[in-house]
Amino acid sequence: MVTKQQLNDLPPDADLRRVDSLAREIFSDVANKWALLIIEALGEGTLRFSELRGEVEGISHKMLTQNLRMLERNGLVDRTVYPTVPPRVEYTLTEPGRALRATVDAICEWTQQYLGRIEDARGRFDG
Amino acid sequence: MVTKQQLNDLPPDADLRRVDSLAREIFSDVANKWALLIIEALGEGTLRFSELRGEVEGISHKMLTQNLRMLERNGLVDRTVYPTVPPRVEYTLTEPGRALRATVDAICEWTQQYLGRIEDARGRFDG
DNA sequence: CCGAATCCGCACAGATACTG
DNA sequence: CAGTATCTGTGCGGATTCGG
Repeated sequence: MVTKQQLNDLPPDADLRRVDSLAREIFSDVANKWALLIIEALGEGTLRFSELRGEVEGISHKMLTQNLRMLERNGLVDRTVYPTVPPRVEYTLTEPGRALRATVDAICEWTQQYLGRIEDARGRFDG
Repeated sequence: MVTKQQLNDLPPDADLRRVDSLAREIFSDVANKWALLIIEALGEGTLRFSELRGEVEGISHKMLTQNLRMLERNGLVDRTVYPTVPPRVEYTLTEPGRALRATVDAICEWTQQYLGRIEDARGRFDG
């Protein structure tokens, strides 16, 4: 998780721990169901809050706003407000966000690919 | 989450919904912090329960067993018990598990790559 | 339409103790 | 050492309300 270059740049102990704990924090933010589903839903496009709510099946108003704030804070989504009435807010992935989306895609493909095997494994385990 | 090819293979309505809900279920199982960290920790090797607990920083006894059961149920980890005394239990990734690990690796690399930009974004957002 | 704030139940997660 | 069980509290997550 740490490159040689960084090892040269950093006074070893304290800062290395800082980087790792920051990485863990980001990982914890990102490795949760709703965040990943939102990122997947945004895809290449731009969606309004209400559209997003329709795309991410089962998400509540609150969870959507919370996760959108979190993603915005980490610079994974851009939030643009059109000060019309009624207001209009659009969300779109930033470049870091799109990069992460590629990995989410991989997880989705993995799910599809192993769907059958997993179902079988469950059957064996449960029975 | 469903490819065009699969759309051709499947009788349309009911079964498609079944597949999707199953996929969502699997996604929810897998897209959580502890599960992904356990998979990452197992890597290519074989670890005992206690070793695993040391590797996955901050996980509790209970969360580790719960997630291991879940991963075993889905066929992502193999669990082998050596009936010695004291007992010895070893965990290792199955092929589906290793395939998933590749995507977890991708997330970790993503984290490292964008660490700085994310930290900056946070600074801007918070300040 | 979007989002902040509040209330509240329930499930998750930690701590502890006990069995094989 | 590994796993289960029970208890407890905290915090997640849903429903609702109000404000911009």
